[in-house]
Amino acid sequence: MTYRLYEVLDKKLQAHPELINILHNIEMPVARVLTSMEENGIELDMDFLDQLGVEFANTIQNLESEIVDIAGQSFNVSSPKQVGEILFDKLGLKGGKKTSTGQYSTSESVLEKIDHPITDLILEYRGLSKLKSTYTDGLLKQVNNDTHRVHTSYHQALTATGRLSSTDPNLQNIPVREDIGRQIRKAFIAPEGRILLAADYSQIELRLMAHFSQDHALVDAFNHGQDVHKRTAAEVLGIPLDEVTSNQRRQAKAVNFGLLYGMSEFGLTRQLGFSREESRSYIGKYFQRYPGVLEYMERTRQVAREQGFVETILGRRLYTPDIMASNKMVKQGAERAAINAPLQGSAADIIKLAMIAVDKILPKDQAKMLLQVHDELVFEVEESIADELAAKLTEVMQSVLKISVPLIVEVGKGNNWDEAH
DNA sequence: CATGTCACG
DNA sequence: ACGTACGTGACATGA
Repeated sequence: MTYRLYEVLDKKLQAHPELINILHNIEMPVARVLTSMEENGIELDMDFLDQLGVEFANTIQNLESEIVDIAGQSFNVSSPKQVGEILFDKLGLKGGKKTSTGQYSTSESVLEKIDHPITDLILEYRGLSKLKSTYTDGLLKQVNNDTHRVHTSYHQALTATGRLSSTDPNLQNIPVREDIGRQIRKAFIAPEGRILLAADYSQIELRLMAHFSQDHALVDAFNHGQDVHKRTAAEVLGIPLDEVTSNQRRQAKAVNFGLLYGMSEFGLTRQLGFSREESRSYIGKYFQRYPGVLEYMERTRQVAREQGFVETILGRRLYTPDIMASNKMVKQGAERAAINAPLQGSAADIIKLAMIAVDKILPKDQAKMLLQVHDELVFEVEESIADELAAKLTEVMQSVLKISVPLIVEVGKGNNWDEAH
């Protein structure tokens, strides 16, 4: 069956040299690298994880009794349906937004807006339950007991953009943003005599936006090693770089992320708590200062309409079937996906090139590639060669493909994954 | 199995 | 008037 597929698919491929290149020079070599990473696995400190789970369990139990006390009746706090009924029917709290199925919404964004002691407790309960069920308990169930290591599966032909995905367990969504969740990362360790190295591409998608759009101000910011979010704030607000406040930088950062996602006024409004008018004005000023970015977005929509697909930097095709949809929302969704896809997909191309190149220079027995998290690679390395290897990795990852702005890699080392950042 | 929620880049 | 930022996976609930 596989051979019969080969005959049909290979004939189709012959018309497209860039796709042959991606198959033979990227996906097939990457497959071998992924196989070793899956076999390698990563060591977990099971005692530490277990202890963390016990602490979470205690807190969860205390939270539950406080919540039930306030509610005046016992109920399952893990049930969104029951939480909705308690909050909006029993306690009569305001804000009873409904989901598409008519149930009360009790999502984080809804509960955050309600000023009542019970919603704070429910959110804390939810957060800890998530950590316990998915990470402390969940990861421990996946450990290979001979090696004390977890072995993920990487899926190479799943996403719409060319990224990998990771399952059983998913090691691409280990907590990092909050202190409490980041404790989980301390359980990812290296054996005695070895350490973990984590190497991250800095702002890779925004750098690709600079490359594709050739926008003068964006390219200039990266070429001068500026803090790009700070520069955005200064440009849009028309103030000097050193007068940008941390809040102005935060807002500009949200706008830059919005760009990568094909930003809508509404999306930005929701993210920043701006009024609709403020968002419109901010976006308007942004595009005055970054006209190349606006042109990129318009050009990408047009390419998607004309060809039915957009491409990454290496020519990987990302199909956009809904780009001509008659339903406006579906069509606009396809446009946003089309704008994002070359950026996310080209970043995926670049890190795959890096994985192939780095794999070739890793000293066998002294270093192993363990994890890929979209813009980050994690290695387990003999302590004695760590610094030397870190420098080599950085150089290889930064030079694997030339674009209009520098590719910057930041590398850290530590006894666990948290310390390595 | 669908839904709601929430973890990541 | 409606409903919207891109790409993923795991878990608990409840039908």
